[in-house]
Amino acid sequence: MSGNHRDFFERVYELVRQIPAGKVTTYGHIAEALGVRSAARLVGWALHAARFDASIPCHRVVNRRGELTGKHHFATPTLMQELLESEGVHVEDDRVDLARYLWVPPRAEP
DNA sequence: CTATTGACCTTCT
DNA sequence: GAGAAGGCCAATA
Repeated sequence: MSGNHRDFFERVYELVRQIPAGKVTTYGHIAEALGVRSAARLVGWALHAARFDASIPCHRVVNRRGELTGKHHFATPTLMQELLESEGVHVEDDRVDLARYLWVPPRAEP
Protein backbone atom coordinates (compact mmCIF):
# COMPACT_ATOMS: atom_id res chain seq x y z
CA MET A 1 0.00 0.00 0.00
CA SER A 2 0.45 3.38 -0.80
CA GLY A 3 0.03 6.45 1.25
CA ASN A 4 3.12 5.99 3.34
CA HIS A 5 4.73 9.22 2.37
CA ARG A 6 6.07 10.18 5.75
CA ASP A 7 9.39 11.33 7.01
CA PHE A 8 12.49 9.28 6.39
CA PHE A 9 12.64 8.42 10.07
CA GLU A 10 9.14 7.04 10.23
CA ARG A 11 9.81 4.88 7.21
CA VAL A 12 12.77 3.39 9.03
CA TYR A 13 10.63 2.85 12.11
CA GLU A 14 7.96 1.01 10.20
CA LEU A 15 10.53 -1.13 8.49
CA VAL A 16 12.26 -2.02 11.73
CA ARG A 17 8.91 -2.87 13.26
CA GLN A 18 8.40 -5.39 10.47
CA ILE A 19 11.53 -7.28 11.37
CA PRO A 20 10.49 -10.76 12.54
CA ALA A 21 11.85 -12.07 15.82
CA GLY A 22 14.95 -14.18 15.47
CA LYS A 23 16.10 -12.19 12.48
CA VAL A 24 18.28 -9.15 12.01
CA THR A 25 18.72 -6.59 9.30
CA THR A 26 21.39 -4.12 8.38
CA TYR A 27 21.47 -0.36 8.01
CA GLY A 28 22.43 -0.62 4.39
CA HIS A 29 19.51 -2.88 3.56
CA ILE A 30 17.09 -0.56 5.27
CA ALA A 31 18.52 2.43 3.49
CA GLU A 32 18.51 0.57 0.23
CA ALA A 33 14.94 -0.60 0.84
CA LEU A 34 13.99 3.02 1.22
CA GLY A 35 15.71 3.81 -2.04
CA VAL A 36 18.60 5.70 -0.50
CA ARG A 37 21.47 3.34 0.09
CA SER A 38 23.85 6.21 0.62
CA ALA A 39 21.88 7.43 3.56
CA ALA A 40 22.69 4.49 5.78
CA ARG A 41 23.81 7.02 8.39
CA LEU A 42 20.33 8.37 8.67
CA VAL A 43 19.13 4.93 9.61
CA GLY A 44 21.55 4.99 12.51
CA TRP A 45 20.26 8.41 13.53
CA ALA A 46 16.71 7.28 13.21
CA LEU A 47 17.36 4.39 15.54
CA HIS A 48 19.28 6.64 17.85
CA ALA A 49 16.17 8.74 18.20
CA ALA A 50 14.12 5.57 18.50
CA ARG A 51 16.15 4.08 21.31
CA PHE A 52 13.56 5.53 23.69
CA ASP A 53 10.79 3.86 21.76
CA ALA A 54 10.31 0.32 23.04
CA SER A 55 7.99 -0.35 20.10
CA ILE A 56 10.99 -0.36 17.82
CA PRO A 57 13.27 -3.40 18.07
CA CYS A 58 16.41 -1.47 17.29
CA HIS A 59 18.43 -4.36 18.68
CA ARG A 60 17.56 -6.29 15.52
CA VAL A 61 19.46 -3.81 13.42
CA VAL A 62 23.15 -4.35 12.94
CA ASN A 63 25.75 -3.03 10.58
CA ARG A 64 26.89 -4.58 7.31
CA ARG A 65 29.21 -7.00 9.04
CA GLY A 66 26.60 -8.06 11.56
CA GLU A 67 28.40 -6.25 14.35
CA LEU A 68 26.33 -4.84 17.17
CA THR A 69 27.73 -1.37 16.75
CA GLY A 70 24.92 0.31 18.62
CA LYS A 71 24.97 -1.94 21.62
CA HIS A 72 26.76 0.77 23.57
CA HIS A 73 23.84 3.07 23.12
CA PHE A 74 21.41 0.77 24.81
CA ALA A 75 20.52 0.91 28.46
CA THR A 76 23.31 -1.59 28.97
CA PRO A 77 26.02 -2.70 26.53
CA THR A 78 24.81 -6.26 26.95
CA LEU A 79 21.13 -5.55 26.56
CA MET A 80 21.33 -5.78 22.79
CA GLN A 81 22.98 -9.17 22.88
CA GLU A 82 20.63 -10.34 25.59
CA LEU A 83 17.62 -9.41 23.51
CA LEU A 84 18.99 -11.07 20.40
CA GLU A 85 19.83 -14.26 22.21
CA SER A 86 16.46 -14.11 23.88
CA GLU A 87 14.93 -14.27 20.43
CA GLY A 88 17.05 -17.15 19.30
CA VAL A 89 19.79 -15.17 17.61
CA HIS A 90 23.17 -16.46 18.64
CA VAL A 91 25.59 -13.61 19.13
CA GLU A 92 29.27 -14.33 18.92
CA ASP A 93 31.97 -11.76 19.59
CA ASP A 94 29.34 -9.03 19.35
CA ARG A 95 28.45 -10.33 15.93
CA VAL A 96 25.62 -12.29 14.38
CA ASP A 97 25.69 -14.67 11.44
CA LEU A 98 24.14 -12.61 8.70
CA ALA A 99 24.19 -15.64 6.42
CA ARG A 100 21.71 -17.19 8.83
CA TYR A 101 19.84 -14.37 10.57
CA LEU A 102 19.91 -11.71 7.90
CA TRP A 103 16.39 -10.64 7.07
CA VAL A 104 15.91 -8.63 3.92
CA PRO A 105 13.16 -6.00 4.24
CA PRO A 106 10.58 -5.58 1.48
CA ARG A 107 11.54 -2.90 -0.95
CA ALA A 108 9.42 0.18 -0.49
CA GLU A 109 8.28 2.41 -3.31
CA PRO A 110 10.99 3.25 -5.85
C1' DC B 1 22.79 31.38 12.10
C1' DT B 2 27.19 28.13 10.96
C1' DA B 3 30.01 24.21 12.02
C1' DT B 4 30.66 19.55 13.65
C1' DT B 5 29.37 15.02 14.60
C1' DG B 6 26.85 10.68 14.14
C1' DA B 7 24.36 3.22 15.91
C1' DC B 8 26.99 3.71 8.08
C1' DC B 9 28.11 2.37 3.30
C1' DT B 10 30.34 2.77 -1.31
C1' DT B 11 34.00 3.97 -4.21
C1' DC B 12 38.45 5.81 -5.47
C1' DT B 13 43.59 5.99 -4.79
C1' DG C 1 45.24 -5.44 -0.21
C1' DA C 2 44.89 -1.38 2.71
C1' DG C 3 43.81 3.43 3.46
C1' DA C 4 41.34 7.68 2.68
C1' DA C 5 37.50 10.38 1.19
C1' DG C 6 32.82 11.33 -0.11
C1' DG C 7 27.92 11.25 0.49
C1' DC C 8 23.26 11.32 2.69
C1' DC C 9 19.99 14.01 6.51
C1' DA C 10 19.33 15.39 11.14
C1' DA C 11 20.59 16.78 15.80
C1' DT C 12 23.69 19.18 18.93
C1' DA C 13 26.98 22.77 20.40
